[in-house]
Amino acid sequence: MATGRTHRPATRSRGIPEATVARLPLYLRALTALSERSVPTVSSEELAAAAGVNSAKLRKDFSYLGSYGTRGVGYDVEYLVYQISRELGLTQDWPVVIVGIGNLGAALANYGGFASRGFRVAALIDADPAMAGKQVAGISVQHSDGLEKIISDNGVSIGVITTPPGVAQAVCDRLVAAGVTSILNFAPTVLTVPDGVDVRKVDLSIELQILAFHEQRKAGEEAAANENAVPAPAGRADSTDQGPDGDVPAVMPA
Amino acid sequence: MATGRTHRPATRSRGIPEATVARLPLYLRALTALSERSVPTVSSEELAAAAGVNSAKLRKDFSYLGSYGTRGVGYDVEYLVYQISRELGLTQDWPVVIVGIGNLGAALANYGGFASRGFRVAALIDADPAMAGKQVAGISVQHSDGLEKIISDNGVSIGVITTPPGVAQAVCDRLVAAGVTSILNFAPTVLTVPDGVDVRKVDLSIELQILAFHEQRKAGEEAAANENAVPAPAGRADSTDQGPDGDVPAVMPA
DNA sequence: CCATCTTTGTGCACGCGTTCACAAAGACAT
DNA sequence: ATGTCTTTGTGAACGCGTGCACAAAGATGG
Repeated sequence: MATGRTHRPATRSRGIPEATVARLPLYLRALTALSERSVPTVSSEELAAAAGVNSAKLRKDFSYLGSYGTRGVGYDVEYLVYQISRELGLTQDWPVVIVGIGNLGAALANYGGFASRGFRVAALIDADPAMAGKQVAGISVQHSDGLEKIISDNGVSIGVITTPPGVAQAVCDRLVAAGVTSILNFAPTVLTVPDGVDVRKVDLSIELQILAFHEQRKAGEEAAANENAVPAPAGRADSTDQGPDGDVPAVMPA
Repeated sequence: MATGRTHRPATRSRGIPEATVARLPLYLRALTALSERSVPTVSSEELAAAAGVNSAKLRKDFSYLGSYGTRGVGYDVEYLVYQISRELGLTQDWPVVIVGIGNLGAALANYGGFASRGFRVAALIDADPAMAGKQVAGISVQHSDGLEKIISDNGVSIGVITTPPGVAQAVCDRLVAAGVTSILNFAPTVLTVPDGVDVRKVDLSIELQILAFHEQRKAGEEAAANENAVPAPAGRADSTDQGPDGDVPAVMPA
């Protein structure tokens, strides 16, 4: 998973646990695949396997939405697709703006998964005047001067930030001031927002670092079988030999 | 946050809770910024604010690593940077391969956050013969025929998958067979891997769907103040009016 | 109509993660 | 040396999420 958890204090939104909400898109994807293969019904066991979760967990998750299954049979695929879509708010159209059209911004603009799921890229915005007018994913990039107008004209409530970290907070502030209340942040920065605004964070390098931790542990276990030496790192390395380099959060593509 | 949690059964790896491991990169980033500003020490309160977490949580997290603070003073920034880096395994160099050089793959290849944190892009791999030899982020793209040799020659243990979902599992299988034991998956697919292999998943569209859920709830609360009608959706919509379209998991950029 | 079989929906217990609140530890001044 | 003040490190309580295991519900067949 990515990372963000700059989220509401785990307030159980309308009775549906946050953990369940996070899994609904997973179920929806699996159900959609079944729907295309014209499978009429599916048991919790089968669907759980397809979504990569435990069947008991899946049933409990669905129980928060209501009693949509039939005992002895399973769940009606089409019906469940509709119910989950409705619950997630995907039956309506969500206009989205992407701010910062670098490599990552362009990748997102081209990402088919958005358009097909109720999200519509309303505008691509970049601060570089040279980018203005350029076509990306069939959409003309607009200069950030017009950000506020774009937001209000299109009724945008969801913004995606793919700018360098240095300007992310400033962009965020402008988005929020213009009326955006949900932000998906790809910049490696902690965003501060007023109450009522949701921020989710996707941090590419954090994911790798977590993998590295486990990878190191795997390697360490084999080595640990040999030596039985001091597990404690000994007092204060006073190191001048830390990481490879100074290592700024690193400028993002855009 | 992103999504993946296809993870070990919450086994507490060497005493450090999984939740803590996931926050260490956050602390590391904040500490690195302080280090650059030559700040010598920092209190748990200050650092917690910079990382966007609770100070009690931060102290407890650090307590799993050892007693690295000084009461009445705080934490030595440089020392803590070193300790966390070491704990995460970032003091060594991790060669990484990226498979699937589309928009997203290219974005990742260009992403500075990798190289600066102990990760080195050892190779870019794509199945399209037309891509072979092309330069992306200063690295020559190689054809996927040579995948196994590239992995073993470079001692790669971490692989990043940015392919279309249809081939993700096949790529994953080849990576694992070649010796990769950690995978970061951007393809919207559930990957099946043998024991001992870690998979983390970043799903861009899932993050947006979660935001949409909360966005809808916010909008719904205002509306709910007015009407007091049936909250239940009434029996079985039998809808032919589900989502915008058939909606496959959507082919990824690459 | 009854018996059997399948699969859901959920009560319950357990464990992880978070937060509070405070004692212990050290810095610093006198 | 002693006292005060700051900040860490952690014991304990609480709440959320997970998984087990089973009763209830419905399908299906005789």
